[in-house]
Amino acid sequence: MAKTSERSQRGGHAGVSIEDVAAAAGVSTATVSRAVRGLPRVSAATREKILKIAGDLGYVASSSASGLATGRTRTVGVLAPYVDRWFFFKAIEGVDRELHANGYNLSLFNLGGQSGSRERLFSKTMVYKQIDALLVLCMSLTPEEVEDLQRIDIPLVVVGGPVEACPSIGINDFAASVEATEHLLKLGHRRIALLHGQDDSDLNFAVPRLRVDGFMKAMKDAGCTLPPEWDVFGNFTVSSGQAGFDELWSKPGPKPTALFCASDEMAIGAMLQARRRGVRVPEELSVIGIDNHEFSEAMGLTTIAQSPLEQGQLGTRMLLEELAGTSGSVRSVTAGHHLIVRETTAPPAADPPAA
Amino acid sequence: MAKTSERSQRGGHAGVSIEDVAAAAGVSTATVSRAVRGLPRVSAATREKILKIAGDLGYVASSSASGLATGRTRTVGVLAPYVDRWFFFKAIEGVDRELHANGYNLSLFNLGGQSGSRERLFSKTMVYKQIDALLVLCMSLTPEEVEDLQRIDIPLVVVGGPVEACPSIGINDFAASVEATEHLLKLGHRRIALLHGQDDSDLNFAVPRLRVDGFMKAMKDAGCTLPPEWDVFGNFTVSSGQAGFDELWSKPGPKPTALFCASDEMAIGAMLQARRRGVRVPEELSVIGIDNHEFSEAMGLTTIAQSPLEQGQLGTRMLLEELAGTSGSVRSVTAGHHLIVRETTAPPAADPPAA
DNA sequence: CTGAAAGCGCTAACAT
DNA sequence: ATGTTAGCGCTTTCAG
Repeated sequence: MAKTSERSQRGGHAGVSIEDVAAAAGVSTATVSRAVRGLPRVSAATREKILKIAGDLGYVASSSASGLATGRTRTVGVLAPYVDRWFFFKAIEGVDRELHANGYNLSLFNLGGQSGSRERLFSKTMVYKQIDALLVLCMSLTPEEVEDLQRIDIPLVVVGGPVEACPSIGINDFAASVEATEHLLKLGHRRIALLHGQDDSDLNFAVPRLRVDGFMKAMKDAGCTLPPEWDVFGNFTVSSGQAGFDELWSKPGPKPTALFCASDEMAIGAMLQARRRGVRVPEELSVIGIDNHEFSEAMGLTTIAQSPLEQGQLGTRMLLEELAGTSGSVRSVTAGHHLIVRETTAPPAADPPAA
Repeated sequence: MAKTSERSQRGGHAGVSIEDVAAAAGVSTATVSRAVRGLPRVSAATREKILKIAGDLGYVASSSASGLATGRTRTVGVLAPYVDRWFFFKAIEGVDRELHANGYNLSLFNLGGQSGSRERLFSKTMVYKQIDALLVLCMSLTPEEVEDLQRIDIPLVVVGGPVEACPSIGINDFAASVEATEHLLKLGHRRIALLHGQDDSDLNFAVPRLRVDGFMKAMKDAGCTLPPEWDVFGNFTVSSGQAGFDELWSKPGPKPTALFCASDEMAIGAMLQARRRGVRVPEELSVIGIDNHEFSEAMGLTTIAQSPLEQGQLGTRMLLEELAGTSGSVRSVTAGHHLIVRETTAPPAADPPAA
């Protein structure tokens, strides 16, 4: 008590504790605790008085103290391989929105595409005993990592693609690719090139593969084949899309009439480069992507839209429900996607040179 | 002790406390604490033994407990008005990198451009007693907010622009705009339009104004004037850049030969729309932006480059030094910027119609 | 409806 | 070099 008032005197209200409030209100700390947390068993009158005093004093409970007492930090971790890529920052926005709306904090762990940083997650201290739940953004987890996570035993969900043995939220990437490819096919294209997404980092993931599989499936069903020279690789970035286009056009032989890109960012890079090289889109080359990136509308890019923001929100909501006690809330769900036809796809030019 | 072993037995190693380690190693908790934190006054032998046992047991200190004991959370807050805009996610990446490299956590507070959310920051609980320092990303703070922050008395720095009474890091936006404008002027342009950045939200900030001021200054010094109809507004988004171009071109009267945009995102929108409307860039219209957004290189956009990532890193480093005890570490510093000439600026077409 | 008291797990003097 | 002993500020039975 002596100590308390001492501190109050010198420190201004920069450290008011529950005891200060209790003393000022002439009640016990237990009552203050109940009052400020809106728990029952406090008379309306006392609660009001306590709340007023707490407000005047600028009291805020110490998260460390209540965390220690309750065993919960009220923060959920978000593990992201990147933070500067569309899917990721959009998802983060969704997660943040849901979290803060519910009085939770968001602790961000960004791997920044660096292999080495990978260890950070499980380097004990980082994730363990610091968060109540973990949301993983579109990256693969090794079996050991999954096992570690399960041992830690906190709710976990991955957003953006499937991970073995983990509940996840994401679109059906295979179906999305099939639809995109079929759009091209229906337009009359037969000579379709593929700008393959492939992760350059160690954060490999199923999504790139699924997108390619869907493309292949649709092609096969339509009786089309993909010449090896029309199968180029990118790493989901704009510049890799540019490089992909150049690679395609620098090869001798006939050119495709359409290009399927495993992501909008690559599609944008490709069409920008096409434009620069004097290849007209869509007259000479139709281009389609997947994602509906922020810039896609402005670019007039035909694509398959998905909403990482909503996926992030949904994943967070499930985590929160689980934490609220509804076990079984976290489960895998398939998010929606839909084709948006814009200006970069059109029927192939009449009578293209034979393949 | 009875309790401890009970828990160890049933819970697996999902809750090993410092006592468990101490017991297993036959030392006191104080020694374990010193050992795991790498503090001196522990013999090499004991330290080694303790570390091994801690590792085997999967011990990780509870952040709440040590937070309570030390008064520090080892977490720094990042307040961002947006997370889905280039400057912001790049800066966040820089902050994250620096923070995690030093064993600190990053707590993200995103206002998501919503006015209402604004209250979140100072709604007590959120920021107070939860973080050791705060890094604000490019948004204004009201005098009351600044005052609140000072009362809380944690290191604070803003990245991305000046804020009254707060140390901040950012480029000299005025000078950057002058340089961009002078680039246009040197090319021979006299008829230059302005795509003004103006915040649509309540998160007003000095940056948009500084960029306009710089433009005006350079124009004035060159003896050029800006006809009111060539002064259009945008809100820093691509679509507002598109709208801005349309507004410019829909007005009767002569057209400008160049367009100064207060940000790359708007510049990109404008040039995309120009292309769509059949106005050739740079032949008929030179376009310049500011930022050097990720897409700018691919778009061939001439711009003034800056590095939010480095600014975020620097700001974080200062905060960390301050926390490490070097008071005075946090101070305002001007970050660098430089002109990058690409393909969207060229001399005006010969003999343009008189204004 | 309210209070007393026992921790939550760790750190930090202060001994030894 | 290591152990003892108080707390850090809050929550939570359990009494009253």
